[in-house]
Amino acid sequence: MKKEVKARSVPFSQTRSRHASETAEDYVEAVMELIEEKGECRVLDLARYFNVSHVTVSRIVKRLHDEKLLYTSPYKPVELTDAGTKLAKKAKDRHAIVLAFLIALGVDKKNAEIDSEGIEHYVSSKTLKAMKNFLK
Amino acid sequence: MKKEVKARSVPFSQTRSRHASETAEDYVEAVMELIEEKGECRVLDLARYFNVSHVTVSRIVKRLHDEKLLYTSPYKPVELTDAGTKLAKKAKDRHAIVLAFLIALGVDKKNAEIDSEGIEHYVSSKTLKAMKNFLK
DNA sequence: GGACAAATGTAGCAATGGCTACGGATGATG
DNA sequence: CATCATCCGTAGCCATTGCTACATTTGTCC
Repeated sequence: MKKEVKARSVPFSQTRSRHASETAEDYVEAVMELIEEKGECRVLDLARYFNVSHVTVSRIVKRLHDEKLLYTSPYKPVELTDAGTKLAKKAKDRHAIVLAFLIALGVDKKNAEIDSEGIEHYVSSKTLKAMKNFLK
Repeated sequence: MKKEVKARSVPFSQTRSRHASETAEDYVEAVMELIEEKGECRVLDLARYFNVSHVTVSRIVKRLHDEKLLYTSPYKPVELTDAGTKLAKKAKDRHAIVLAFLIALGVDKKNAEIDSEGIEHYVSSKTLKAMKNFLK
């Protein structure tokens, strides 16, 4: 008698595509932050921000351009499309909530910052709501 | 006057290696679960569990074998090494705590299960401790 | 033992995200 | 306007995680 193998609870947890959207969120969020902080966002700014080479950045920027999340033309700063802005705002909000939540939970600021950057991508709207509730 | 670009708070957040250890943890955890549930763990069991092809599984199993996390020989079930068992236990514990925490926070079981599988990989020992504290 | 189904392995392709090395574009400065 | 540093693009490599298609092994059943 064979037991059935229960599938994992995450449906379609295709790691690759999941990671691709994580990257998209991280990048649009970073672009928004960098523009706020220094007026524009260059490829090298992103490279320094993420601690990767400019080559990696420019390939990802190209992909996100194809996905219509940002504007880019050769040797010009990167800007967000409307869709990119929308995604960035959503990601930033979620990030801020997760960070505030962890701090309220008693985690020190440094660890809260590190953990929130990973956790933010896996927080469903239900969990986000529960965190907001806790903060009140 | 140029502003400096502040690096992201996650140090050495090289996405690739981070993802590789996530996979390792997910796999050893799944192997342990499957062995507990049905006595042995075959490649196809893992494929069904993660909703991927058996090819993907067997390649990853090979890598984890190289990393001495599990035993595998052709056409035989997969087993955990001591190191693999240790890692699996750690991952399972963390997973259970995150899941219980989310439920205690008021998240419904289904969403808590989904979210905990993503979140567990980004929870530092400090955050884990804060979650355990909350549960008490 | 032969035949067949199920499980596993192998070959080879694509997408993503790392890298170095090299060359062209831009902009500031003399 | 020439030079030079900085920025950015391209070529081409590797690893990881997906896949399909095909081959091989195993085990069961007649």
